[in-house]
Amino acid sequence: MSADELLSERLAAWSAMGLDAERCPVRNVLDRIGDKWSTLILIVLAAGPKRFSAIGRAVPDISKRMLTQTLRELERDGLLTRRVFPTKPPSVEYSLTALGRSALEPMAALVQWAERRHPEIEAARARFDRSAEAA
Amino acid sequence: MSADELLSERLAAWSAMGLDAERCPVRNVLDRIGDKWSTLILIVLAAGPKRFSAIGRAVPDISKRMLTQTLRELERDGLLTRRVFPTKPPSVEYSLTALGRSALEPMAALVQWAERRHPEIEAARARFDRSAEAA
DNA sequence: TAGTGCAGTCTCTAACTGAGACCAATCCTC
DNA sequence: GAGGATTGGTCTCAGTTAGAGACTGCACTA
Repeated sequence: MSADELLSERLAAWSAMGLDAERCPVRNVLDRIGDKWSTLILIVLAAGPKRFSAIGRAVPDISKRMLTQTLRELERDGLLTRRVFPTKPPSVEYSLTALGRSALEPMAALVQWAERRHPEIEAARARFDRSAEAA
Repeated sequence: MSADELLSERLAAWSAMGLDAERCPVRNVLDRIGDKWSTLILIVLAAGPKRFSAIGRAVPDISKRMLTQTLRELERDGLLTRRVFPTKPPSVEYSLTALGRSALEPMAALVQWAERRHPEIEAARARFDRSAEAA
């Protein structure tokens, strides 16, 4: 059996045991780190601890509202820690936990895939749009 | 330099060159396959080609609307193909392309991470909620 | 004859997201 | 000492998006 078949089999097993939310760890975790901003924030924090507004600047088009919300959820999931320094103006530092760092590896694999396959995907999109336009 | 530092550096490089949408392949691709349903559909199709409603049954709580939409976008990105058999009632088969199959590997890594770390994440959530409740 | 499955589309409503105002306190500039 | 900026948020309001469910047309089945 090829590595490919093995992979398919494992994925099939996961899908067979039910992908319904709650019960399934795959869903449960992917819904979280698979959203629009979480991955980006984790990547930004890979370089080291950063303060609230530094993260905001690093992820250009995130709103304060979404930044706060996403950071809270990542903190809740134990992927990062929040440390408040009682200075004035306040200073809050976010840094990855060991768990958060452990997420970087698979995420980097995905990002690498994205980078490598980006041209193919762009080409496919162009093809698709051209033939849709023709119709 | 450790593998960890190397990783951080690479991720930092990506974030440094600007994560703003459009330009950045990371954003561009991650926004796509990182949404709620795409990953799940790809996983379901890993086992082999499936018809529209078979996919719907495999991903329990997806609506027809979202299923159609997500399949269209995955087709547009060249990750899967759609083949219509002109029978009555109509039969439509979706199957992964080579590009789609190539995405399974990094995704499987992420899914494995999710599976392995799920207990830790659950524990972190419980801790967080308990201390939030106390306050 | 009513019901079921097929692959969708359409509409309406509920949920979520994003933009931007606002907060108190402190520092810097003029 | 007035005005502006920075700090890490919260709040509200509009706009976008997702989900639930009805509807389609045709064939098969009970």
